[in-house]
Amino acid sequence: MRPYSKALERLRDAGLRPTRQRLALAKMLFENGDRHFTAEMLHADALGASIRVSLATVYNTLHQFTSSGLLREIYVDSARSYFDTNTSGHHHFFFEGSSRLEDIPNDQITVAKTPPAPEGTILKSVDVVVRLEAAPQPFGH
Amino acid sequence: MRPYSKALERLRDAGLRPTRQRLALAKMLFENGDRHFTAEMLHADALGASIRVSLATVYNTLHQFTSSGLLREIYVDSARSYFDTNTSGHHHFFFEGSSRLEDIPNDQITVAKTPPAPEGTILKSVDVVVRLEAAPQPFGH
DNA sequence: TATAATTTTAGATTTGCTATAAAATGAATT
DNA sequence: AATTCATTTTATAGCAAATCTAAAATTATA
Repeated sequence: MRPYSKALERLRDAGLRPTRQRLALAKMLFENGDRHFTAEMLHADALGASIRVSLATVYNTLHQFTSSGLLREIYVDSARSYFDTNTSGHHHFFFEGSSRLEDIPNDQITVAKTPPAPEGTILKSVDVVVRLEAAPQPFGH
Repeated sequence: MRPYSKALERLRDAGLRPTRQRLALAKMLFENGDRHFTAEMLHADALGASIRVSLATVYNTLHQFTSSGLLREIYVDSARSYFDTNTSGHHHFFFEGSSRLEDIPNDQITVAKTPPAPEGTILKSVDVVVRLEAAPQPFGH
């Protein structure tokens, strides 16, 4: 990562043409630590950073990144797709009130036994979601 | 469960008026073993069984049943809500090809350590989804 | 630079679901 | 059984996330 950025490398490795839009999105996603986000969030962030890209392209790119293994999709809300830049095996808290996702530190959860994939299938992932809601507020004084 | 059906009892216990539609849906759901289904599936099944009920009522009823604890929602697809008549703590296989859900037998999975709910939240559920895809077919002869 | 393949895009379309408000039903009272 | 009133159902309109389309722009290659 000197003349060629990390983002560019990732695109090349994934066999994706480094177009202006893909490069800009890859930089936003992979050069700033782990992120959980939706397509609309990423699109808004891109526009905010003066990256002119259409929503359709954001969707296309997210799907391409996901099937290339650069992103991972997380299923916590039946009305919206969430993505995660951290593709290694880990799990999530989901705060229902704010619809926010957060990684669960690896030492705080253990899936001790994983079931074998049924006949004719292969195991794709084992995803744990710990759903949280706001604790009831104590009465004020 | 003699003069009063199991379905009727459930509605009464949940504080829901036993209307014609709710009773019919409750019977379909709770008198035939565990089921995983979407709103559209249940609606189609109802019509198929000559139960005249609108899709809006199916949605209303599913939400009422879910918040009364008669049903549980499962998050496996970011475009569709799935429900489960089994509300006890258990986990799921999700067959991506066919979008089908199946219970994981309790002795085949163990979540050994559960993370504590972060400050200000309470734990609502710990859901494990094992995602499966079709195994690659061996070449024919 | 010319050519061809790929990508981006605006806008239309689809889909799952929710909102609305009028009609129907159910429960309580007489 | 008829009256009243709250609840429920319904058809239809509306909404938002995501996808489709096909024309224009970009990128790779010759």
